[in-house]
Amino acid sequence: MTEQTAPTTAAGEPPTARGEQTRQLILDTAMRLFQERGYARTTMRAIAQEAGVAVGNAYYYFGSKDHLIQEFYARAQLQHRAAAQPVLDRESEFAARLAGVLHAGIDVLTPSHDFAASFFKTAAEPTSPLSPFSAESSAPRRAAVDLFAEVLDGSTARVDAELRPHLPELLWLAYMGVVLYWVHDRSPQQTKTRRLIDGAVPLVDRLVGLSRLRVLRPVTRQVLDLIRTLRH
Amino acid sequence: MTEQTAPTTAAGEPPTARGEQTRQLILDTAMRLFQERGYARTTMRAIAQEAGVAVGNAYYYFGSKDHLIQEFYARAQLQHRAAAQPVLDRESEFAARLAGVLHAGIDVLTPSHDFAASFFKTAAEPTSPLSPFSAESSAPRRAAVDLFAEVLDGSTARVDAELRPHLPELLWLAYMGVVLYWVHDRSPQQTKTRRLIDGAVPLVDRLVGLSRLRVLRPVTRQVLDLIRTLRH
DNA sequence: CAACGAACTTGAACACGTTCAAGAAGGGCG
DNA sequence: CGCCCTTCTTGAACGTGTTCAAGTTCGTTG
Repeated sequence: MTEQTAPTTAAGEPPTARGEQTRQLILDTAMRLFQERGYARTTMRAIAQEAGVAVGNAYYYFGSKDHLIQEFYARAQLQHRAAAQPVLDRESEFAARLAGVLHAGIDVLTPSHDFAASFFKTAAEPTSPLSPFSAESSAPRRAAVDLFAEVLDGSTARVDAELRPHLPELLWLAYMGVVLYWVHDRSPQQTKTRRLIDGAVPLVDRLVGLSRLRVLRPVTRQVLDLIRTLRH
Repeated sequence: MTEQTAPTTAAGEPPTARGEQTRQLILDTAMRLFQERGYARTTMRAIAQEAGVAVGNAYYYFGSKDHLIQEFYARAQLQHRAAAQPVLDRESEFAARLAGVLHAGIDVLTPSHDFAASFFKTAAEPTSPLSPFSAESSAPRRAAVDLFAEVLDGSTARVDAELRPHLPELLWLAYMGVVLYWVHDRSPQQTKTRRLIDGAVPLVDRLVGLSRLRVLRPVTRQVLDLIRTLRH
C-alpha cells in the first residue's frame, strides 16, 4: 500500500471507464475555471465542487494542482501541431514555414495568456516536473522538437551539414524564447510578440544561410562544439 | 488605515532605528534558514521564531515571503559587483573582462544554488515584482546592466558604433541566459555552466568583432531594428 | 510631565494545497 | 448468490502563507 498505484501523472491512464470519465470531468472543469478565473484564484475546492466530486478525488487523478497544468501543455501541443499543419502543407520556404509555425503556436496560446502568465512560474522551476527541460516533459518536448524538424525538412533551405541535425532543437529553444517573451508581453493583443517573430525569423533565416559561408565557418564550428560540450 | 503605510518592499526603509534593526534581524535569519533548509522548507513561522518576533511582524517589513527574495537579489548584485572589481582592474581585453564578470556572478551565486533553484520560479512569473524585467527590479537591473557597460567601456574592443549603446543590455540578457542555464545545471559544482561561459564568451567576442564586417552589416542592422521595435 | 500619535508588535484566525484512513462500487469467481 | 479484491471516492484534518484588529513602545509636542 505504500507503493504508488494511483495514476497521479498523465503517464498512467485510469484502467476503467469509470475512472477515465471522472478524470476527464475534473480536467475539463479545471481548464474552464483556470481560463475564467486564472490559475491562482482557482482553488482545488472550487474545481472539485464544480465537477461534483470530493477534493481528494482530484488528487487521486492528479498528483497536485500543478499537474493539471501538464495536461494543459499536452493539449496545447496537440493544438499547435494541428494549427501548424496548413502552413506546413502550403509553404516551402524555410522562413515562411518557421514564421507560420511560430505564429500558430502563439495563436493557440493566446486565449490563455493571463492564465499562462500565472502558471509559467511553475514551468520555470528546475525541480518541477513541469519544466520543459525535465524528464517528465520529454514526450511533449520531443513532439515539439519534431515539429521544428518538419519545418526544416519540408523546406528548401540549405543548411550547413553539421549544423542541420542540431537545428530543430535550436529552433525549439528559440520558440521557448518567443514564449518567454510572449508571457511577459503586456502590449495589447501581444502585438509585440508578433513583431518579434516577424523580425527574428528573417534574421534566423539569414543566419542559417550564412552558416555555410567561409568567414563564418569557425563560428559555426564553435557553436557546435559548445552544444556538444553542454550535452555531455 | 486602509492605506498601505508599511514598508513592504525594499523601496521604503523603516524610519526609525528600532525598525531598521528588526528588519535586518528578520532578513538575516531568513537568509540563513533559506540557505540551510531551502526556500520551500523554510516557513514564515520558523523565520519569525528564530528571529524572536511574531509572524505578523515579518509581514510588517516584507509584503510576502517572496519579497524576502528581492532582498537576496540586491545583496547578490552588490557581491557580484565587488567580486567583479579585481577582474575589471586587471583585464583590458573584452573577452577576458566578460568571462571574468560572468564567472564572478556564478561564484557569488554558487553557495545558494539549491535555494536559488527553488526561488527561481518566482522570478519567472511576469506579474511578480521579482521578475528581473519588472519595474520594481529596475534599480538592481540597471546596476547589473551598468556592470556590463563597464566591461565594455574598459575594454579595447572595437564595436560597431550603432551596436555599442545596446550591447550592455544584450550582455546582461546573455548573463540572464547563463543564470537560467546555471539554475537548471545539475552537474557537480555546476561545471557545465563554467564550460558554457568559457565556450560562449569567445563566441560573443568574435560576433561582436564581426559586427563591423561588411557581409554582416545587414544582419547587424536587422538586429538593431528589431531591438528598437520591441522597445517601442 | 502628560497626552498624543506614528511606528511597531502581537498572535489568533482564515483560506488554500495536500494527505490519508476509511469506506463504497463494481466485477470476477467459486 | 456470497466472497474478495481492485478501483475509486469521501471529507475531516494538517501545515502553510497571509491578514488584521488589537495592543505596546517611544519620540514629540503643548
